[in-house]
Amino acid sequence: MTTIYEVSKLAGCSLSSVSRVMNKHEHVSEKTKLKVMDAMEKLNYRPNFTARSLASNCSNSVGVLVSEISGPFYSDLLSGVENELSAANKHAIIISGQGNLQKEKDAIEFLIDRNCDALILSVDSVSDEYLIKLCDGSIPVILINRYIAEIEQNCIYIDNELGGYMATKHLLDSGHSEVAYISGLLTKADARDRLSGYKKALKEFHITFDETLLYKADYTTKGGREGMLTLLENNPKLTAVVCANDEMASAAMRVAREKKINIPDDCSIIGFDNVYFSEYLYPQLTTIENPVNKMARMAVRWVLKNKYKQSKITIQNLFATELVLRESTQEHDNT
Amino acid sequence: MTTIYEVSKLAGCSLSSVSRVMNKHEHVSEKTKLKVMDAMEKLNYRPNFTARSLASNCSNSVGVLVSEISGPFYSDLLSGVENELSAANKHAIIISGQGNLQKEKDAIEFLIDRNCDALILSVDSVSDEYLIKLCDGSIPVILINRYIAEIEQNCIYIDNELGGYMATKHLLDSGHSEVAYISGLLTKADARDRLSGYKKALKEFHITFDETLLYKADYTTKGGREGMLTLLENNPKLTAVVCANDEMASAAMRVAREKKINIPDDCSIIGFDNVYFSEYLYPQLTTIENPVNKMARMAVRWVLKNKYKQSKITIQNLFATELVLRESTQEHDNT
DNA sequence: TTGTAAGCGTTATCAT
DNA sequence: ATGATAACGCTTACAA
Repeated sequence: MTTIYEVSKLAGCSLSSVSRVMNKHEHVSEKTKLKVMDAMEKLNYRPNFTARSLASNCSNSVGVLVSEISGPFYSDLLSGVENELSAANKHAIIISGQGNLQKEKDAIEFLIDRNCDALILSVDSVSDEYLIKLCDGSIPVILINRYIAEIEQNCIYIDNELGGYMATKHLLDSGHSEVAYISGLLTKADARDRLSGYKKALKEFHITFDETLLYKADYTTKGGREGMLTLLENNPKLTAVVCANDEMASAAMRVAREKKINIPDDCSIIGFDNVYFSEYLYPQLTTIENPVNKMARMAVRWVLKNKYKQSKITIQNLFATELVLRESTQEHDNT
Repeated sequence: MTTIYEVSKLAGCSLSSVSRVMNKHEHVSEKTKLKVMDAMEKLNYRPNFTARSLASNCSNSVGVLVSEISGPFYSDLLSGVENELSAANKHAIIISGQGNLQKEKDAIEFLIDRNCDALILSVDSVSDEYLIKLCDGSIPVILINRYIAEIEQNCIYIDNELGGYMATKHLLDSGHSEVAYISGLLTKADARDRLSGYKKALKEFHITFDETLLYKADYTTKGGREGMLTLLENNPKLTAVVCANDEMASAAMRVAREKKINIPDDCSIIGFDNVYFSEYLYPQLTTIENPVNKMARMAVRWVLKNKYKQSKITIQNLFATELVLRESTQEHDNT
């Protein structure tokens, strides 16, 4: 491995000069700059990343923690982060918390120990208090897909309540009077918010919330299947159901099919997230757009602005949800 | 930040002793060990990762390069790598090549510069020669999903030809006599191999290869759609098509539906990869299992064995494909 | 078993 | 503009 020392010898100057041209310092004469660059070229010099981090206390890499790596949602998030980061010549240290509180904490510690310049987190096991304290520390932290009032500026999020509201209202607007709901795990804030959006829409239409039309599932296809099965049992002539995410919606569609219930003719189903495979389904899933990829990119921009001092960047914390109208929902004829 | 120096002062010993207990060296008395651990605890000492890497020339992290991060295939791969690695207390530096030759090369250089202990690559832009040379270097390299004879031991792969053969044979065995094929980009080795498996099966059944039954697509849904459209145009009474991956199969299914062709009654479709959403489709997709997640874990085990000297590990380079029988294929009645 | 001291390859602070 | 030289926080001979 060739070092800065050898470069300096070949270029006939000091270590400092070499370091200066590497770091594009001003106040270095054109002549030495050329000599140094020439020497670097000749020696095929590659700066030692680790040594630089140690000496400068800057790693040019940001730690990214997600609850899990697989699945359409997080993979969309990760690819947004990685792409945007590498476009800025920064790099991602990606790690997953595996949905486990202790692992998430460990992961955060690890990323800090690792001298990450900033942290991008999309987690839900860890508490608000923990995160508030973390944001108070010396390392910049940005949260994706989570809203905590006390650290609003560190959050990139969507209005989940609004999303739940939009989904439900779409069905209500289409003439459905009984709209069922399959929820995510209510320990998760987004699941609670989406549900409360559902309730809000009902209220707006003067419909009283009916407990038997709610199934509390867990965002998985298994949960979605059980949810649809249960709802159908309690309510055989169900005409509309909103699912708190697309996975559950896909499972609900399958159950309907098994029971010879035609979608959307007999029953409308709407999902949430608009993950890429929602288009692959049959019928294509009507759903609520959750712009994870955009949020991920914005998180990177936040880091660029707040840590790497690229000042002209403007940050958008709240992202809009919107209705993606496809084939799985339909007007309901009340006659 | 508290350093090893402060720990040594509080513990009343030298730097080396502290370092020794950190690294679980033998030959350190129980007494000093306790004193040191106690001091670490009291000071809430956290080792500086960067300094350790610099001094020991070992980063405890492995570089992972994939063509892209999103998509079911790579996300399954990444999650396998990350999980297995973190179970071994090693960490992943994940980076994507974005399907671009130069970026892939840059990414590899970056990972090396970054002092990664080993490299796990799943790439296809870069040439065999480049990879052979890379494996000849000082950093251990393991390839997932690629077979290069000269460096067989550095490859974890499936027999794509066998997979293509199995898919085709399944359809042929079911009585279909005309089996169409929608291929991936033939610049990619796996696409070529899968196609040659198709041809092999045809030959075995004494069917001559018919160019009009082959559509050369690119593994995307868009390509799959065009492929199915074209094949159907040339061959309206098509009864069976094998798609070189599940994305294209899902697109082909959609085209069939649009044309009122019932699957599997009128036409059987089989995919390849068995990505998780193939179960969500309707009908559920019959496909060929491609055990990416397992291969990813094996790649990590290879690294553990070859770099971190965990000797008892045994490596499996070739993984089996198998037929996953679901709902999208059916016997064909030739009467 | 323990301590001393020389690295690891940079950056950064001073002089000059 | 340039060059010594001291950090950066740790590992590792080598010596004791």
